[in-house]
Amino acid sequence: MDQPPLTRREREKIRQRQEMLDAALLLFSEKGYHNVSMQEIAEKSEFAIGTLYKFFQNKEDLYKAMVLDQCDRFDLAFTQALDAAEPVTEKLRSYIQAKGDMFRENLAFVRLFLAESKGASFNLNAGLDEEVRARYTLFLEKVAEVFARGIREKIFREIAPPFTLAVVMDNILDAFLLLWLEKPEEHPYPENPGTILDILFKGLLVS
Amino acid sequence: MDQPPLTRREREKIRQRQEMLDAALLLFSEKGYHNVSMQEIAEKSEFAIGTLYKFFQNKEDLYKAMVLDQCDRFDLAFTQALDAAEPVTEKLRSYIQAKGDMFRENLAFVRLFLAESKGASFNLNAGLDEEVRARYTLFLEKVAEVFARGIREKIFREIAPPFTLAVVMDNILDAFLLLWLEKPEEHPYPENPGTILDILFKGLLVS
Amino acid sequence: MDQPPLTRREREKIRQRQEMLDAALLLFSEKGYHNVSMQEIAEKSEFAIGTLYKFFQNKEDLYKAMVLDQCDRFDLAFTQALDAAEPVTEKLRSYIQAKGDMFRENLAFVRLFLAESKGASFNLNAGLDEEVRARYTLFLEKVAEVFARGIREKIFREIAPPFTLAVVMDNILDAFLLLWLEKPEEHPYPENPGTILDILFKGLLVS
Amino acid sequence: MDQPPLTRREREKIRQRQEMLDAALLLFSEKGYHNVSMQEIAEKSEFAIGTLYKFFQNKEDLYKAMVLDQCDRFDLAFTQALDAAEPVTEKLRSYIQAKGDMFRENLAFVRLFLAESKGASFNLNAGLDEEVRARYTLFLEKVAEVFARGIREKIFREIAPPFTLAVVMDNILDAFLLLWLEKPEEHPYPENPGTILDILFKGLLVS
DNA sequence: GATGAATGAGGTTTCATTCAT
DNA sequence: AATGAATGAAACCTCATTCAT
Repeated sequence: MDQPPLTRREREKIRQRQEMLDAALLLFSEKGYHNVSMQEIAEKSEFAIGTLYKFFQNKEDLYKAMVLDQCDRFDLAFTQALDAAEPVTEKLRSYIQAKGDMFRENLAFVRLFLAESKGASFNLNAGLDEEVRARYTLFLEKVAEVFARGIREKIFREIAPPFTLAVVMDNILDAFLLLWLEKPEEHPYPENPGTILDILFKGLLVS
Repeated sequence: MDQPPLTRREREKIRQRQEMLDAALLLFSEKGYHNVSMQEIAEKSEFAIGTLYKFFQNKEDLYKAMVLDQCDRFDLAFTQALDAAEPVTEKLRSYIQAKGDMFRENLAFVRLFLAESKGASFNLNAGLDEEVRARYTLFLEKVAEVFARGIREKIFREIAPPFTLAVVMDNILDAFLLLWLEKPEEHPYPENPGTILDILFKGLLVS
Repeated sequence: MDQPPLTRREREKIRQRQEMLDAALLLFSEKGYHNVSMQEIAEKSEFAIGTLYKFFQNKEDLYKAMVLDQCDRFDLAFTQALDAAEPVTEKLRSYIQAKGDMFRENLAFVRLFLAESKGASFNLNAGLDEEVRARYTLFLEKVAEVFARGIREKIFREIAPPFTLAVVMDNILDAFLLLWLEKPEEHPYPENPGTILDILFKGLLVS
Repeated sequence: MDQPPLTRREREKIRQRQEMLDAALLLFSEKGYHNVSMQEIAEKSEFAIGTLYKFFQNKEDLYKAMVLDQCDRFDLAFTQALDAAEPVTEKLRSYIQAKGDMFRENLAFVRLFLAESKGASFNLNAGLDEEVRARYTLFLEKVAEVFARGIREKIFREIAPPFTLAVVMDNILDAFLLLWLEKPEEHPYPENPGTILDILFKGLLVS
């Protein structure tokens, strides 16, 4: 866990790689995997094509790295949101807020992410979608653990298995976020899902 | 609204068009928009490429027509499910059942549909996704009307606007269907969502 | 063996294919496999690149087809030369003449052929060289059969196995043809190898 | 001709250059000019790419140097074989033996050499093949000198010009070595060419 | 002096679309 | 009206060579 002493060369490499990923993020999010050429990514990131291929084996590899990189960012933000508050009810509120913020700030990528995780991803041969879904499941288990703790601590009633509760809550949030995405004024977030979650929680909360 | 008298020629055309759409459905569902060539569709549908272009302006047009054609099928099936039962509680149960059946029977297309409706569809320039989402919203309004009737008939309490209830229910169903899709034995449908819906309905049902 | 009735379409296809092979022959013979681009072949043959790929799976396939096509031409010419004359001594003289003619008229391809058959061909993964060598061996067996017949007919003495005699004679011819290739006036063909072959034949001829 | 006093630095340079040539030999012999990258040669020789370019102007230059380096080795070995024995008949026997040994021990390079010397070499723009053939001719003249001496010493009869005899003998050897290369057990060397050479020599030897 | 990261021209191949038959 | 051969733009990717460190 002690910091590895990075040479200037290594730090430079990491920075370059990140610049490539950033360019790829913008372009793929905007236009989709098949509508972005390596040429475009090279231009946007201001590297030569050959240099991209020094960092990533091929286009697919670059795409995967970019998606997983973003997943890490989301995972980190959400996990921090869950950890930052107490008690469990506040953890959930904190997560809901964070999810709204990330959606708002990363709209283009969220669309791409949903296509990968909910729909079929035909972008790649090897299953990026599976990797993405696996990570998502892993995260849902963190949320489930919050519900589980709430039940152990007698704050929630056990009306359903914790993982089920996590799936349900998250999908309701997604639904409202999609509505908000299309008509923000008609479907305010997080006010709107609040109503429904209140019902769920009313059922959940002891007394 | 009275049926126009179709000539044999016209009927023949409609049949040919449908054969093209069927071939397109199979191929696009299996491999995705960008991994299917017009050549393949021509072969599978047993028409010449030129003939495809007589019926559809371009590949994009054919894809859109296929997707909307399937949306019609789904819409019809779900609307019939809603209409076929009484009272409102049975209507919902009927819809839930129908949704499960359609998922099971049209797995490949459902994945493609979810990518179009939930995620960003980068397949086409012009917004097929918008059209698909508009239709989906239209359908959700039919479900909302069931909730509205239930409220008017004092069967449901008005714990949230009917449309909100529709959105919530449908997304919960989707969530469970996705779980079922991945591990059918761990996440049986429609047994599993039942639990959650029961809670919602418990809140909903008057006394 | 009855002629298949070729449609106009089919005849046209064969003609086009031959034009492609002819362009490929000129370019590959002049510059070698790796120094010719599909673009060049397309331009020289006056077809679009895509059209080349309708006839040949890839560049390698086109190259192989061209080489084997030429091998067929050479095999035909030499076999006819062997068949056209009698007795066996005249058959050999006829072949020697034909070989000289083919070398003179197909200089560029001969160089390419020798690289494939004598040297290592690194042009292709799969062994074109093996196929070429196998065909060459098959042809040498025809020459060997001439020697064998000469021995059976008591015209030649059996100073060595017929196949060995064929190998030796053909390589001597190649050697003199290569000399002639470089300095035609210093090394006239077929006069020059004549001397040596006379010695061989002197040993061979009975009495 | 007196040895220049080499500094340690100069000796080091020569050693490095040889290591590069050795790596190049292995790779080019195995995969051919166009299928070996400078990157690979750099890795195999354990120098940086830039260092290769300090020693050789470009890839072509490196290839040529390697081929000519090997030619030197072959030339040296064969010349020594010719010099080591007496009288002329033993010189030839010694050469035949040496040629077989070199073939056996340098199989990969021999293939490459034959492609360069017999066939057209399309590897390079400028004529390496010409240089190689010129050297080969020079060597053949050494063999021819053996025949000439044999004639002068009345050991051989002058049935053909000495150079012609050299060409013929060497090509017969090549032919048998190629046969041996493909099916060693069917075509033993040098036993097999012996038969034919005996005939030639029988004509050659005085009484 | 040695290094190897960066470059980008140029290679092969695919496929949506057209149009003469 | 139906066909499918022909097109060629544009995609991905490699690798010889340079030059700042």
